[in-house]
Amino acid sequence: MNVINILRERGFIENMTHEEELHEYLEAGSASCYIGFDPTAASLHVGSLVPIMSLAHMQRNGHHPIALVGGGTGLIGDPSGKTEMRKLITKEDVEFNKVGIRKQLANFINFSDHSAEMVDNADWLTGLGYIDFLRDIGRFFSVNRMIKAESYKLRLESDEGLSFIEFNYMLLQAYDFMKLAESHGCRLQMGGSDQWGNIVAGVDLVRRKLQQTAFGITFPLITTSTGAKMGKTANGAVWLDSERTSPYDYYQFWVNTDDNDVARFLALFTFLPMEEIGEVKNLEGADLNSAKSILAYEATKLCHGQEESQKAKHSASANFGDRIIPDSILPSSDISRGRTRGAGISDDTTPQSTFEMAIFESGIPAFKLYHEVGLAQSGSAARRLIAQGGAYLNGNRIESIDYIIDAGDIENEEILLKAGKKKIHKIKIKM
RNA sequence: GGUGGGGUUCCCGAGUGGCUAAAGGGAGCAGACUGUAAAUCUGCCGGCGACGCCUUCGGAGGUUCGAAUCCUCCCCCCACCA
Repeated sequence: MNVINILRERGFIENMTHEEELHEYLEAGSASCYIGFDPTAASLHVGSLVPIMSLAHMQRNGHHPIALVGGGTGLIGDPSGKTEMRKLITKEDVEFNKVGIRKQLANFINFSDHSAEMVDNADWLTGLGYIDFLRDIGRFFSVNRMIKAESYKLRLESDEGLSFIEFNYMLLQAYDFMKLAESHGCRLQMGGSDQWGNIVAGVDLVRRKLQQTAFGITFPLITTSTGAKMGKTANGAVWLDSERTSPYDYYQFWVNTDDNDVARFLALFTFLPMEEIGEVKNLEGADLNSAKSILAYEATKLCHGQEESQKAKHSASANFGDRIIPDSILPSSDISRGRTRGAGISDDTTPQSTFEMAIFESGIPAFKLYHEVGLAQSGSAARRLIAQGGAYLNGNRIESIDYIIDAGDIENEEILLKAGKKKIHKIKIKM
């Protein structure tokens, strides 16, 4: 099956240029395609997962993905679809961030054997001469058309306005595409739906400058069924870097997927076969939760590896109840379906910390401990939590704001703290 | 450069001398109901070992018993004009 059909079937495609010819381009053998990633942070987050997965699909289907890190364009800041101007970041930041991004992409895409590669547009952008660029590239762009572009609309209409540096972003991205078409024979660019304007600008430039047909695909903006942008939680973005979002939390993020999103997310964020995913739509209740476990397991496996994913699953079972996952649900997944009772202590990745025994010999107010382990943002928040009945000590609700936790609360050299039903922290006692 | 309008707690947005830790909405948190879901209802939603105290309304000063609210200077934003 043509990759396009696979991507379409899985919900990756929002829009594309010249569909017929694009099919031909991808059927003629190994084709190159590229996606740009902004080095504005040292880590990607789940919002970038759709582009990443699409590249992975490309590679799995014999094509050659190119991940372009915007070391040059990152210095400008893409205004597309944004209501506010980005903070400009320094060259040093960009360099630092590039390293982190490369590492994460390598979890999803195999960069060995030249079957995929990563490029940095700083290599060709930072040395550009202004006058030359205007003469060679600028003349192909009509300001009349640019200001009509949807991607600039928000900013053109807003109070904030659009600075000249940002207005140029489109030209630079188009130039990237042209460069890659020239040097790598890459004639397909993909990106989020907010990239449509930039992509089309590149397609046009390639045609005018190189007299070649180039193609573009955009992905839909993934929102949850409640309408929120996917991947945003109370604590901010869900990162792909295990230092920022632990595999445990990453797993928890996925397992908490809305009922209505499970099948859609399985298609987008796992490689499980579509025939099996189709069945998920008919599940409900406990079975649907099993499907969520599988979604979480598979997504965590892709990002953090099988071992970490298994640990996260075991920890979830320990904290939220063990469950047998029927063989009939998504049978292609290699998730362990039986009870995980025997899971060793080393498998436990529940957020935890170690405290000296001495602290509990003298006793510590519960609200203080909650704050200290990070289950509450402040002492006040911790008091509120307790007052509202959301604090649990070893499974029992703490009834008094003044409760003092002492040695008597230690069970098996541990103290289990919960904030609400979902946030858990385990305290190990150092004897 | 001129004229006018603004900068309020995570966001939007009221408030124009004491009743204001500051309306309302959103986001978020907790409880109930559940399936670690959604929806709904209820409560909370600056900090502090806390019936009291401390810090907050662009920044710095000042008037006043008392200021987010009045005055002065400065910074930033927007609209129209040039």
